[in-house]
Amino acid sequence: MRTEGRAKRLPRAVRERQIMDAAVDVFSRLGFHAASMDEISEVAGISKPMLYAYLGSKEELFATCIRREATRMMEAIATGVEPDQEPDVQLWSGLRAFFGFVGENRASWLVLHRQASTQGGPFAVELTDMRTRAVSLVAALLTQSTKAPATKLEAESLAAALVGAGESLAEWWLDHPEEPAGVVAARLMNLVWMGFGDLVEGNVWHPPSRR
Amino acid sequence: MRTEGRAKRLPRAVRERQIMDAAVDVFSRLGFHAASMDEISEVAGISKPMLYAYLGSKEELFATCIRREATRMMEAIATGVEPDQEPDVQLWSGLRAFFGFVGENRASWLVLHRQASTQGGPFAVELTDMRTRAVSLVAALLTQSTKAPATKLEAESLAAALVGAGESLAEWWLDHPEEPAGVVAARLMNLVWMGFGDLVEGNVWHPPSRR
DNA sequence: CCTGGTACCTACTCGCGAGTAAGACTACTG
DNA sequence: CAGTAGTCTTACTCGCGAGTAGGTACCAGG
Repeated sequence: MRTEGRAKRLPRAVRERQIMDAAVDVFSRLGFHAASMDEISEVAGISKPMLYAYLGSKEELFATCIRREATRMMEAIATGVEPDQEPDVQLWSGLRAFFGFVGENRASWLVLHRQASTQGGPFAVELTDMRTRAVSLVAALLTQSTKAPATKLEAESLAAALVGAGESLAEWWLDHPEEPAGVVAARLMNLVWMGFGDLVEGNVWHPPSRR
Repeated sequence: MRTEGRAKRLPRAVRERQIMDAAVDVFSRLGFHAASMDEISEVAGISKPMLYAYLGSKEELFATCIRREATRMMEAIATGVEPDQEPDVQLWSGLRAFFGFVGENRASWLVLHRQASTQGGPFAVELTDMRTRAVSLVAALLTQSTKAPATKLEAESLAAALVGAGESLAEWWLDHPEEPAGVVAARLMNLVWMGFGDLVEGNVWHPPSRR
């Protein structure tokens, strides 16, 4: 891009969106350090000083990307989950929403998961924040549905494991895109709800329509 | 370090180990890009040209670190697992070995998990390799123990999810070091073997000594 | 048609870090 | 006490990329 001379004059808000999109794309491909402001400006179709005028430094830009994508994702999940249902159904709808989002927003997911988690800068804040929200959401679901009262640490660590399993399975999915999102989600649902112990016996979990 | 003038004369093999240790330390703290050869040489107590003389370029050094740490970890797990036992016991011993290793080798773990997975260079090879070995180990355990024959993709994705859950729980553990390794391992064992469905009912998995 | 304001540019500075040239110190070997 | 092989150093080069100075085109409203 950026081969022609001057770019069309556009209102600031529109340019900012374009820049953010370009930044997410480049960051997802190269990671924070390897991505250069020059390349981002090129992909965005404008010159470097515009980046600095609108979005500030490289760090600010990256943090803004993370914030935007994290918000989009959490909203997608929040919209998808059905809060008045049984715990297993809640979990199921949450998983479906999560894998749905990842499937349609690979770049967002890569920025959030791979890139942001590595850098120790001001980004960790944004990222940890979102992850914490996700984990405590699951932890709450767990605590609320369990009969034997579990300690806070226990619920939290299990939630962390579940979230991690989801992240990792999403990662695996990127290498096997032929599988539909629903199938992947269902597999994770079976793993965490039934456990291997049941699965090796042939007992599987079914969505509510089959009950 | 490196405040005094000349370093003591040492045989190459010893220096190489020192350098590798320093490199793992620095890489684990800063990540590949942010780590500088200057800092590594300083921590190692030696000057920069020695690095290049012994370990080659920065990329080679990093790849060598990954190879070494990955091997150490896989060996630790292989040593810990008990191959002639029931599937659940095998899994249990593997988990214990894994968390044991991570607990005693935080830096190794950070390099392997956080840093290596992000860089797309020649490292991905080493890393993916180890991860693949781990995943297919678990997948084999699964396939071998299941009665209803599962597809290869199914077993592999479940294994990926389990490995991911382990990785993520290890990450969580770094922020909650007060918990002993065994407890964390047992929690993951319960999650993946029993599933939430059983756990919320109060059914837990016990190690074989209790049976 | 001027006057300001906003979008946009070319063309720099400047520091940091990878990698190297060229040689100095030590120790063993005959 | 040479000679030589291996260890170790200081002091560079050089490119890349973050960030900026100092403009130019374009569009209002007067």
